[in-house]
Amino acid sequence: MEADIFLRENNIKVTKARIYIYMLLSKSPNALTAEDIYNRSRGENIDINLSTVYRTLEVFEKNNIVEKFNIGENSHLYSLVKEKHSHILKCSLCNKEIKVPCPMKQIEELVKNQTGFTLTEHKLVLKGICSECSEKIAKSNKNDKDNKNC
Amino acid sequence: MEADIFLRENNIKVTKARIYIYMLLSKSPNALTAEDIYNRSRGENIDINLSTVYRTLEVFEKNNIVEKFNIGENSHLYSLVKEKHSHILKCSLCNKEIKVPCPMKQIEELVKNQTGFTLTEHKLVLKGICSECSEKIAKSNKNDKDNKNC
DNA sequence: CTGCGTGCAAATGCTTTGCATATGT
DNA sequence: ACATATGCAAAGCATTTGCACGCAG
Repeated sequence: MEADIFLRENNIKVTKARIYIYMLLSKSPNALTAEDIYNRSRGENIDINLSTVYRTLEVFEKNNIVEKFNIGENSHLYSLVKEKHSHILKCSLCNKEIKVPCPMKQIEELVKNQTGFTLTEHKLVLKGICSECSEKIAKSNKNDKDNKNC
Repeated sequence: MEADIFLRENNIKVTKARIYIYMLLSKSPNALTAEDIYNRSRGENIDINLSTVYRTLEVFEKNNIVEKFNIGENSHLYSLVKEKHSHILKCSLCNKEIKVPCPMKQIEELVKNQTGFTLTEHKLVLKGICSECSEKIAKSNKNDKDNKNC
């Protein structure tokens, strides 16, 4: 029942919709769709309008309370933000390094949806070619343009 | 210019829309949206209706010629299928193993969109807990239900 | 009491579908 | 000739928005 305190700490006005949605997400082991949240609210005596659900999730997202994943076609899942981390991407050609926010959250949800597996750890090593190097290659490739489907 | 042969080989009726879309995808270094394809077709003298684009992509997808990724909000990208591989998911508890189709394609597109990096290689190690084990845990956790936010 | 949150209904954006016509084999 | 592909316009679905009202601070 400390949802209101949590909201207040985040300078978010406390309303029944926000309390309910925050509580629901914190209790739920899975990420939920907006529709899920809407339906569950109707199940209990708290009727929250679908647009309110979206607006609340948007507020939470902007306050880094909730994160949103795209799953399959046009469905999105929402869950409370867990720890965040990044990965280093190192260009194989020029060795430049850049950071990307870990894309695995997306994968975790995807895999969970497909297989029921709850991913707890991952190790991700990415190698690639940065945009500048790609362009250089593209130019020098204008000569030997017979590497289709290689 | 061998698009028609390719289509015929796949038992797909050859039409200008299909040839055009197949060629466009095979020439494009990036995955494209349906809209992209539509717009480019208008640029040249080949007018292809947007619904035809979608229908064609659907046919290609069903024939494993094209794959579809979800990127960001409600946008999807399409590209020719490249090699496919899987990863092993091993449950940390019961050691059961299952295969998942490599989810990195999705990531590759995402990263490319965000950073311009073209990923060429990845190493992905996943650890997790399978659904059965999750359930067992859930049950035995009913006792010590004070691990919120841990 | 004042502004922000909410419900409602209408609008949006991407995608899909029904139907009549055009095209490939 | 016949089945399938296409264009067009209308429907669908998840999400967003405008507006009037209601509630939190």
